[in-house]
Amino acid sequence: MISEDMKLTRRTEDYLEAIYYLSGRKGYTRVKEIAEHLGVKPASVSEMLSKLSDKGFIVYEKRLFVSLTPEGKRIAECVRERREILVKFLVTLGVPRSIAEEDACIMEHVLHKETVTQLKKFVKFVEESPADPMWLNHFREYCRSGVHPCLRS
Amino acid sequence: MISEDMKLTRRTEDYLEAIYYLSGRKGYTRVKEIAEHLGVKPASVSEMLSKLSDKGFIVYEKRLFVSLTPEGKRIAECVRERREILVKFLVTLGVPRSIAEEDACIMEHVLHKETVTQLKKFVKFVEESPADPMWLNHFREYCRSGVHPCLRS
DNA sequence: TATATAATTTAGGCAAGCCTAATTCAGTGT
DNA sequence: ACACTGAATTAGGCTTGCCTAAATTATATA
Repeated sequence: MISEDMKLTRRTEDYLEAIYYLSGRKGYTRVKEIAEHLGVKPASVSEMLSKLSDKGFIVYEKRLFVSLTPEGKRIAECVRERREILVKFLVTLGVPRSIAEEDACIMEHVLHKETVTQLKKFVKFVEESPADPMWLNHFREYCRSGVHPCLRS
Repeated sequence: MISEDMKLTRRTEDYLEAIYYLSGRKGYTRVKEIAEHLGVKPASVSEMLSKLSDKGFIVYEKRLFVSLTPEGKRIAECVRERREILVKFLVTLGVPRSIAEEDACIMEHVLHKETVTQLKKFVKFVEESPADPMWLNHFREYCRSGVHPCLRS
């Protein structure tokens, strides 16, 4: 069933993820919420929803509610997983959480699978390391002092 | 002299960087080269060059050559520096060079200063570390075997 | 010098996404 | 039942960037 031109635009992914996020346990969301979440006008959301519906990513009952189809949900989950990896990663490297979240949101759409895979490995590596690995402490110290601890006199 | 609406689009930065890269020691470049470098048609380049010229980023002698103004060069260098950091960073984490270059090119435009700063610190940290730091070897080993060396029996 | 070729530019279009203004409709309260 | 209100949709436009086809010009070659 997967048609040939399955290259989603960045914006399409944004919308799907927003719908996923906003649906929560209710299982659906509304135009206004999406508009606020993405910082656009409701009119723009309406338009996009028609397209997403045509493509089979959402169930769109005009004027009533919006929810994801299984396919839409699958995509939203992928996008979101990628983002979470990136957030963790950036936070590990000392990027403030709020900025990390924004940048992850940007990165998630555009990086190659290989890159994300690698970052994911790195995150797991850090998570599986013995508590507070030395090098990470060294790195933090380096960020603070500007000097690599191994080179201090 | 810096006007108020100085938010360059991503594409604008791409073009400036391409011109910078292609100018090399010649000091100028041509429409065809830019088109090939960016994977677009010459007609599209012409158009964009007119805009870049209006904004004062390039010296554009129609039908003859293109070069950067000091302002254009300044911007191109910033963009390029950001990208180089990112490439190094991704390569350090084991992303294949060619992919790292593409992704860096994508990331360079969109991430916050804080994030890039932090990645930059990380790259410098690695560079300034004693040769082949342990953790990096461990990480590579982990990528290969899927097991954290510190946890092996 | 005249001409052929290759590079450029122009003109006219298209798609994605966003906006404002005007309209339509669902749901609430009387 | 009915009117009100706020949410949603439609219509009409804009910008960015890209494309093709057609017209132009610079340059290399005869």
